[in-house]
Amino acid sequence: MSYKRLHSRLKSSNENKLDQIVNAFEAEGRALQHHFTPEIDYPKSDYNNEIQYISSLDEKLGRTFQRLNQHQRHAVFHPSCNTILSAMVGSGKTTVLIAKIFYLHFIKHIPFDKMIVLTFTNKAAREIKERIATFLGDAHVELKEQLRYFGTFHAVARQLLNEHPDLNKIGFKADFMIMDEQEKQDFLERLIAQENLSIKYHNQLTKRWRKYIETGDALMGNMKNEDDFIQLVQLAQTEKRKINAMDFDDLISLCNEALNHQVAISPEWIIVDEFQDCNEDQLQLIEKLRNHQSNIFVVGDQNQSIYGWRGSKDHLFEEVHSRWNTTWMELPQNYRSTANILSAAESLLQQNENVLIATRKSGTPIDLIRHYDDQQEAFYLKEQLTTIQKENLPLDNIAILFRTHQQIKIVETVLAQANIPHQLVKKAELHDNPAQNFLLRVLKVCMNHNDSDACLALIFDTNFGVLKRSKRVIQSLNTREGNTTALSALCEYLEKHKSKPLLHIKLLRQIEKFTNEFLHNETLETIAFIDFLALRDILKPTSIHHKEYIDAVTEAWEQIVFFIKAQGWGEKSTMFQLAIGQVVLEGTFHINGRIKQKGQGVHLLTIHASKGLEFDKVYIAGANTGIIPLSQHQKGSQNLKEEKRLLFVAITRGKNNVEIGWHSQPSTRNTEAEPSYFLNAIPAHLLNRKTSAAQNKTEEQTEESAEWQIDMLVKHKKYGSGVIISMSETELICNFDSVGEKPFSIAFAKALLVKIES
DNA sequence: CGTTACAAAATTTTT
DNA sequence: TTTTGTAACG
Repeated sequence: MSYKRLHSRLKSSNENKLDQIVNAFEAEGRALQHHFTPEIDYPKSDYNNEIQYISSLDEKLGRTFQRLNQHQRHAVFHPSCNTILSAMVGSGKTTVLIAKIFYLHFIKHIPFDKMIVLTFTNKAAREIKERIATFLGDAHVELKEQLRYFGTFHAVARQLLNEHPDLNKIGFKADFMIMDEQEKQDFLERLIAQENLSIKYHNQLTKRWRKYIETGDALMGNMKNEDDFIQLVQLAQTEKRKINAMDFDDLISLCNEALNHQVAISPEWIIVDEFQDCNEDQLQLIEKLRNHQSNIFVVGDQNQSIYGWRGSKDHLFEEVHSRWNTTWMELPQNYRSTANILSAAESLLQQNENVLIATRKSGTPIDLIRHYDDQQEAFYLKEQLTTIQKENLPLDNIAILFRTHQQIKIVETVLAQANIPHQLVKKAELHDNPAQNFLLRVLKVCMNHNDSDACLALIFDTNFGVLKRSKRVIQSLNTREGNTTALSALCEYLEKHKSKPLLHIKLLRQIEKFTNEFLHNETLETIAFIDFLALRDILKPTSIHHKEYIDAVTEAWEQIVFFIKAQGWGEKSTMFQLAIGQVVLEGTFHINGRIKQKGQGVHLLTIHASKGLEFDKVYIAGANTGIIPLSQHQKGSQNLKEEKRLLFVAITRGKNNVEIGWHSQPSTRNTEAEPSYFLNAIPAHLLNRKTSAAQNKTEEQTEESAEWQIDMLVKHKKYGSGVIISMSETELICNFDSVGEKPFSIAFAKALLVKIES
């Protein structure tokens, strides 16, 4: 569709039609909006002289720069004070970021603690720090301290707050605690119970909170009258200061506030990874940290911006480019994928002409495979993987990508039945480990006897608690006298209301003595730790899981001790507090730069989780219109663009081979029986359309067909009851009371239909 | 307290 | 498009 034709259609159409036209335009892979194109600063030199000079100083260092291509060298050596590096997918963005840090430190002699390096994930932060540590070898005990401004936005914000000379100005004390999402929810629930507030949309408090902060609107959903929400917000602000705890968002916003009072450090360089994911607060943090002598180096890829729903800022690059007067550089060269995969992916982009430069040969086209439904697709995948397995080829380099978690289940089940090794790629959550989750609360109370929420969490814990969550307990803590701690108030409550001496009273009494009597011991030995807190009795000694619980607690405590000892500076209790904070920030007790052990088998993961990863072979499952993009955002092109980038990210994970599957009879509602219309933007010669080969009957399936007969009454999960009206070799047709006639492949009918005895 | 009407959310997930 | 949850009404 040409702009002219679009223009004339726009003129003659009313408002309602606009969305359709936008969609049609999207389908052709072009953008309605003008896309921002800055003036790109191209490399004018191959920087061989610089590299020769560096090699003469240090051969090992020289080699790290030698490997870089011209664009990458340009980004590293260019003297610009403010740089935006727009790094295309697979162009070695992390390599350049690390090379830049090396260059600044070893050649330009910038001390590490004069650099602030910000990432979004712990994984990225860890990778950068580990690369530096590896390069320097063993000789640097003080490296950890020097790298204290290398980390996630949240970790660095916490560091800055910890170092701030006067946190009283924002109402906190230096040893503040961090609340994770669960703790924040508990905290708010406590306030609601304590003050007898009436709050609608209880389970969406975080969402309401964000909305209120952003728009000032305290209403939600169908609410016509205000509830006590505003009161809760105000109450929470004071209570957080009273208990000296911040949630994740507070770390950044309060750090910004604290920096208004006094800039704690003056960085010479601020370096940001995945810059496209910055939200308003994070951008503000960068701006607050900047002073007249700070240089900026931000790296990102707007084409991989898939976290808009988490609040990344619109037009970020454009805004920052003019505000900071940056030099704009690009890394166009992709080393990952075959040329065919790249051109196909590129045709999904807004500006799709030669943005990506392929390094590798053309390779095979992308296969677009039609399946009957998700069941058949799962069987197809099973067959394909079995073949690969029989040939003794590795399965670890293969990934199956999904838009939603829901989609994963069926493939997982089928692979499990067929004994094909597979692994779910998902972050391990602390609350999946009940013993460690409980231990975290214990340690929090050890540190802060007034942490009412951690105290209550201990006795309300579903696995190891004693009481059911009730207003009475919560309010009894609140009405305690001024000089009584929450911990001892809780002890008194338990002693008064429970006749038998309880394990939990013992635990609470030991917690009271923990810092003074245990933490200052020389050894911090694990067995002594478990015994001191009498944890053996709490962790269900008669349960079959008891050993598992003890092992989890042992592992957790060893990590804490290792962290405290590795720091090598500061007070033991300060280090203890830092360690607990780190556990909350990383969502795990593995806080000492864990070496990620590789799992076995095919990776099953969402497209979001696949960002930053690469695989030899990538299969994108169930890529129907209605899944990519999800049906619920058919209107509003901003969301659609992000969904399209999601498909771009998915395709560009593949190194050698990409397959996309879709369903001709999708079983999920709101899913159209068409492959994602985004794929229309891919030229025909790059897309090889096929029909699933998983229809060939096995003996097993022939047996199954004997189970079905004409006139048999059956029941379907969604369509309800119906009757089989016709049958062929491969297909049976069933007439349902609710929706009429539906065809089913005999091979999969067993999974979908249940016989009804008449 | 049950019914009706209606509006908005649903999906992705790091710290 | 379906599901969910609130407001309003009797």
